Amino acid sequence: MASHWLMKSEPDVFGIDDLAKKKTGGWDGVRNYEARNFMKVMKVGDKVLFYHSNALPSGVAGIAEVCREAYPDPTQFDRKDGHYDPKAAPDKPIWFQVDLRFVSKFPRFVPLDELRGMPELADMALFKRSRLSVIPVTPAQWMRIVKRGG
DNA sequence: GCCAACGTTGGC
DNA sequence: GCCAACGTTGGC
Repeated sequence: MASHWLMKSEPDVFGIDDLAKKKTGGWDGVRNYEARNFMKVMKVGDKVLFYHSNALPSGVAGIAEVCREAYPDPTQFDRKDGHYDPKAAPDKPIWFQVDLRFVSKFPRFVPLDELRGMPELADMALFKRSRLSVIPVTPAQWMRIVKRGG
């Protein structure tokens, strides 16, 4: 059975409309071990809430799904890339990414304010761990949020 | 642009 | 191994 996740992206850099246009997108640049570990256990077909962070307003913009499981993030080896990690080498990669496929854009954007107001979501790491960019979502939470998205 | 939260680094 | 300093994230 597919797992559910919430993944953050800054819409100024890569938002739901960018994914819709490209159909698929690589989730590179994650440099947090916990977020990386979550990506490592993702399976093709896992469902993802596409969250806009650092946005006005921030919130869930739509749905994507995992279309390629974790593989080494090439930006860690690229000196010219802002995500370059000198401790990583191609034979011992540190950072991984998954690829996502666009599924749908919510007819109704669900802002963070509204998520905060939903008692079913009170336990979500989204609120307690504000800096975590990849967050597991329970099926019940998933259903609630998707319903709000119309 | 500011700043609080918090993860990471590095000196000891 | 501790912990202060530092850097980054993300809401506002």
